[in-house]
Formats: sequence, C-alpha cells, structure tokens
Amino acid sequence: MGITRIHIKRNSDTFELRRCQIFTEILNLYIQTATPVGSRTIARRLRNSLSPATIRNIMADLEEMGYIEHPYTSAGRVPTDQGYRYYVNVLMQESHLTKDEEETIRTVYERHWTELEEIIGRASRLLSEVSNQAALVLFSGVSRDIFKRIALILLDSSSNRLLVVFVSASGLIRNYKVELPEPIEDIQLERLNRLLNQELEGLPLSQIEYHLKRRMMMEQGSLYYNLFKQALAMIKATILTSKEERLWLEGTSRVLEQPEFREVARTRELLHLLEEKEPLLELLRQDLEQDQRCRIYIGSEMENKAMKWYSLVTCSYKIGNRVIGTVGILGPTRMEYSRLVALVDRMAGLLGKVISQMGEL
Amino acid sequence: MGITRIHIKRNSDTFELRRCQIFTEILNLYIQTATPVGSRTIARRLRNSLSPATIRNIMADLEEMGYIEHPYTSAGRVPTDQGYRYYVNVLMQESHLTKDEEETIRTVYERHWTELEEIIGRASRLLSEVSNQAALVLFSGVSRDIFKRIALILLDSSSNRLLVVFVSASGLIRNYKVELPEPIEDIQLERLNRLLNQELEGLPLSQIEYHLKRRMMMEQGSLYYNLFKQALAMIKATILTSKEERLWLEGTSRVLEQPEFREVARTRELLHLLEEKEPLLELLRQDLEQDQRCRIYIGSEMENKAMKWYSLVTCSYKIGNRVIGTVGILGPTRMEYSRLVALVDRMAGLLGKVISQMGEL
DNA sequence: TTTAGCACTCATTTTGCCAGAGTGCTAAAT
DNA sequence: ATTTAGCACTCTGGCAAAATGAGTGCTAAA
Repeated sequence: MGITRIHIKRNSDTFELRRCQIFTEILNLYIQTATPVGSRTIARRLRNSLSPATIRNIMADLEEMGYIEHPYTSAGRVPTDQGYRYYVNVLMQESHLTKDEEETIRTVYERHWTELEEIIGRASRLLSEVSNQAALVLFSGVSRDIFKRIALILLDSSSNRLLVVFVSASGLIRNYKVELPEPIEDIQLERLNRLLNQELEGLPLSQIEYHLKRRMMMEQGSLYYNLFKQALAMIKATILTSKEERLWLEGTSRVLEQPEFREVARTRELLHLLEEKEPLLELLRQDLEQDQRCRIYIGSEMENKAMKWYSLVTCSYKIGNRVIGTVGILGPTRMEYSRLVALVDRMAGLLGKVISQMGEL
Repeated sequence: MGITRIHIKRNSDTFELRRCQIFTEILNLYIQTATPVGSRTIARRLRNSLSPATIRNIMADLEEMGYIEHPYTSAGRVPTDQGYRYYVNVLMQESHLTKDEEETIRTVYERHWTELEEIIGRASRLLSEVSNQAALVLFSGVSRDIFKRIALILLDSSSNRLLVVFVSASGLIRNYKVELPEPIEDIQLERLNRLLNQELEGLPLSQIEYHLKRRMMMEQGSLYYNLFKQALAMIKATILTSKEERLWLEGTSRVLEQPEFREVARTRELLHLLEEKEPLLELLRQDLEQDQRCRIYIGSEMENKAMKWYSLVTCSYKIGNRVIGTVGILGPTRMEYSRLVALVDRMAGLLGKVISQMGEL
C-alpha cells in the first residue's frame, strides 16, 4: 500500500520515472559488477542529484514492489527475477550490435559449408564467443520439413538390402538402410522410386503417412496396391521413425568464469544441468511452436528448479517461414538482456538464411 | 647411491619385493583416498609387520628413485608421474570387469541403432558412467575406409545439381551435393555411375585419386577419357575433401567431482582443456596409427602442459582389422589404471563389433 | 520532501592459536 | 646390519575472536 499512498499524494509520473531510472541503474550496475549495489553508489552515479538517503527510500519502495531485494540485512540491492522481468518487458530499450559483433557473427556466411553440422557448430561457437555466455542451438529440422526427393539404391547384388536416400525441401539429406523381407526386382524398384517421387513431392512429412494410406485405399485391387503398400512400409521404416533433433552446446566454461561461480557447488550444479540435455531441449522445443521474435526465460520462471539462477534468451530460425530450430544463450540471470536479445535475433536470422542457401544448392 | 649400497649388501630380491609392495600400497591408497599417505597408515595396512620408521626409510628410498614425492615437508607421500608409469608398466596386474560392469557395457549392443552417431554417443555415455571419469570417443572412419558403392542422383530437373551418395565398406554413408559446371545427360550420368562403381570397388579411399588418374592416362584419346575426368573432379569435390572426424566427449562433470577439484582454478583449467578439442584430437589420432591393445598417457608425459594433472587411457576400435577410431578415458593421474584399461579395452572391442554389424546390414 | 546523522547489522577478512599428521634424525635394541 | 623407538620439528587445516567496512533503517532537522 506504500504504492497507492504515493500514487495519491504525488505527481506519480515523475515519481515513477525516477524510480525506473534508479532501478535501471541498479540493474545495470549489478549486471556489470555482480556485487549488490548500495545507495551511495547510485547517488554518485546520479551526480549526487539525490542523496543516498533519498535513494534508500526509493530502494525501499522498489523492494516492496518486488523488483529488488537484499541478500542480507545490510548488503546492497540485487534485482529479483521479477525485477529482471519488469526490465525486459517494460524498461529495456532495443539495442543494436556493434560493428565488430556484426562482423564476427557474419562469418557464419563464409561459405565453404557443405555440412549442416558444420554450419550449426560454427554458429554456436560464434554465439558463445560474442555473447560470452553458453550458446545452445537446437536443430529439429526434419520433423516439420517437406518432402522433396527420394532415391532407392540397391546396396549389393543380393538385392534385398536397400539404401534409402531422402532429400527434404530444406536441402537436408538423410540416409537409411532397410532390409526388405524379400528381394525386389530392378524394374519394381525403379517403379517404386518414380511413384514415391511423384506422389510425395511437396508434401509435409507429417502428411506422408496419411497420404499414402489414402492412396492405398483408392488403388485397392489395382496392381499399384502392392507398390503403395511397400512404399508405406519403407517410408515408415525410415523417414517417419527418425526423430532428427540435435542440440549443440558451446562455451559452458564462459559461464563458469562469471563471478557467481566462485563456489564450486554452483559449478557442479550448472554442469549437471547442462549434461542432462532433456530439460533444455524441453525449453527450446517450446519455441518451435510459437513464432515470436525472441523469448526470454528468467530464472525461477522456468519449471526446472536447477534453472533458478540462469536465464535463457532464445529465438527460432527458419527456412522461408518454416521454423527449423532454435538458437539460445544461457547465462546467469544477471545478463545483458538487451544486447543478447539483439544478438540471438540476428544469429537466428543469419543461420536461417545460410541453411536456406545450402538447401538451394 | 643409497640404492647401489643396498644392492651390494642385501638380498636385493626380497628387498625389491618389499619396496614394490609398499609402493603399490601407497599408490592404491592414494588412488582411493586422494590424500597423501603416511608411514603409519602403511604400517597398519601391513598388519604392523614393519614399523612406521622402517616404512619411512623405504619411502625415502622410493622418493630417491623418483616414484613418490612430498607435497611439502611433512605430509604423506604421493606417487609421481614416473611412479604411475612404473606401476603401469611393471607392477600392474590385469584386471577384469565385474559382472555388473560387463552387463552395463554390453547395452551398446541393444540394437535399434541406425545411426552411427547414436551408437557412439551411447558408447561414450556408458564409458563415462562405468568409469566415473570423462569419456572420449574419436571417430575417424572414412579417411582410412574402403570404397564400396557410389550413387549419383539428379537433384532436380535443371540437371546440373547432383547428389552424390557414397557408401564405404564399413557401412558408412555420406552425401555430398555438387554443382556441375554444365548439365549432364541422363545417359551420361548413368554411365558415369556404372563406371565409378566398377572401377573403384574395394579400393582404399587413399588410392582412389591415383587410380583414377592412371586410368585417365590409359584412356587418353578414347571416349572414356572425358568420363574419367568428370569422375575424378566429382570424387575430388566430395569424398576426398571430407575430413570425417568427430569427437564425442561425455561426463566432464564426473571428473570435476573428484576431490582434486576443490579449488575452482583447477576446474576452469580442465574445462578449457576440454573445450579446446584440438589437443585431445592430436593425442587420440596417434592411436590410429599404432595398433596396440591399450595406451596410457600419464600427466606430464603429454606435451600439452595443461594435461599435467590428467591421465588418458585409450584404445582404438576397428572394423575387421581396419582401425576406425579411438575410445578413451580421461581423469586425474590418480586413477584406477588397471580397471580402466580393462574397461577401455572391452569397450573398444564392443564398439568395433557393433559398428561392423551395422555396416553389414 | 529531502537530507544528514547515528546506531546497528551482518558478511568478509585478518589474525592468532592449536591439534594433528607426518617427517628426519639419532640412538638404542635386536 | 637392520629395525625400532623417541624426539624435535614442520606444515596444514580448522576454529574462534577481533577488526573492518559497506550498507541499512530510522529519526530529526532542513
């Protein structure tokens, strides 16, 4: 109710403004120094336009609002997760990459890339380097991809071991080996090959099964029926079973160099967190669904208790308008949100483009 | 010279024996407890068959020989790298895996594996889990592999973008996209395809270039000449340029849980060491050359200064008798060499087998 | 409404101290 | 000739008391 009182008695606008200013100051200082910031420091930063005592009053307000807190009775203030959230949602101003950062990032473009893996690996290293935090890149391409081409290749003369090569619209190539229950004739194989390519071109992978089943129904009795049946079996054994999802993680040690990791316990904790990839995947996967610019998860906002001390800034990347993965930066909640958002956003954009180009080739 | 004196005057055999016994005791105790071991402790372990004072004398000998050392004036003894080396080369007895370990390891066999990556990932996780150290797996397959089959697939109607699928004798499949300088006719492509498969079957990759060049010379003037030329260009653009080498690293946090990492500095150091993959690769690559059972690198024996505190136990794995990679365990020099050698050896064997089987399918 | 002053709190650092583990040496015992 | 007991000495690690100092909350004055 301290707040309401204030609202009634004062020009709440300028008041609000000043509070924000001081809050931002605390936040920035804390992000820089990693030590709780006290009233005196703030006063100095504001060129003594206000005395420490006044600042203290305001700080008390901010604390009441839940934006900052004391680690202990007489330490400086530290932003709470709620505080960071407020900053991120309301106060934060869009920031731009420096020339340098931009240039560094752009080196993902240096193309002699042939392997998707290499590109993504590079991207994650760059991201970690520029952010000076840990970088995550999720690639989840194939699952939401579109069929482009398939090739069936006999592996050897015995004729029932088959190599299935599958190319998606994003330009990704995957292979599968299948063992047929019985040998297949060359002509039959050729037919199957042509059939699949005709039928499935442009189809999202998610619809392939349905489509083939429907066609099977239609062709019931005709001599194509068996062909479709074989096709379906094969596709099921290959493309549809592969969950193509891979996570890159780079620069853990950068996070561990942050001052909050002076105690070893924290270090272990983080290491465990990152070794268990599932929880991270969980988070990153969420972004595949929603198509926003960037997402920010702050400490205790995340389900995983172990994430309490960390924040995650993520952004998904796409080919055309099809999301194929997520890039993210993980660090202590005390991170430069504004800069990292810009960075992650940019990287997602570039990565999408580079992968698109590779697909085109 | 204490040593020579002893040699002259005593029954050196029983003397040597006792020294070894005590040294082994020190080593084992230190491996277990990670604290310097003193004369009293040893005496107790030997059921007081010798007094601490005697032990101290022997310890002094061992120290003079360079097998153990003091961290400071009045602490217990700790094995030196030279000491570990002596143990490993001379004293160590072959150890066997427990039923439990064996069973755990064997789960790499659980086959629903289709992807090489998955198998190796699994293997490295198992290795780390059972050893309770960090596990490394290098896969360097293709470079020393043998040609089995190639398939050229037109990617689309424009006819100058080609997908090259390459299958090696180990059963590894790799794809490359190439853009031809000019479109190629279907018939020509078909011919090229057949030609390559005929010519190169069974050839080690390292010889492909030479072989094709020689054939080109032979066919000079004939209408095959151009075909070979195209073939060579394509192979060069694809198989020969790919350096297929990948490193898995698992369980870093396990090493960090060792008591030697109470100081944070060590932790960072190790983390950096592991993030820089090149030095590790260097070491693991060496094993590809020599075909020994197991290799052990102890601390300062390794060039890399940062490795001073760590040991590495490695063993290469093969398809048939062709080495295709290396598995290894990394931990503090204070590690259970005997157990880990058994473990690494076993895992290398299993991994080779599993990958071979996969190739056969 | 802001500021100065003061008493108080609590984390951190410093210091000193002690116990414990272990050594090396010497002299006695076997 | 070896082994052992005894003793003086060294160094670590832990603990507690004391000093430090940054920062607060509250009150009263500006």
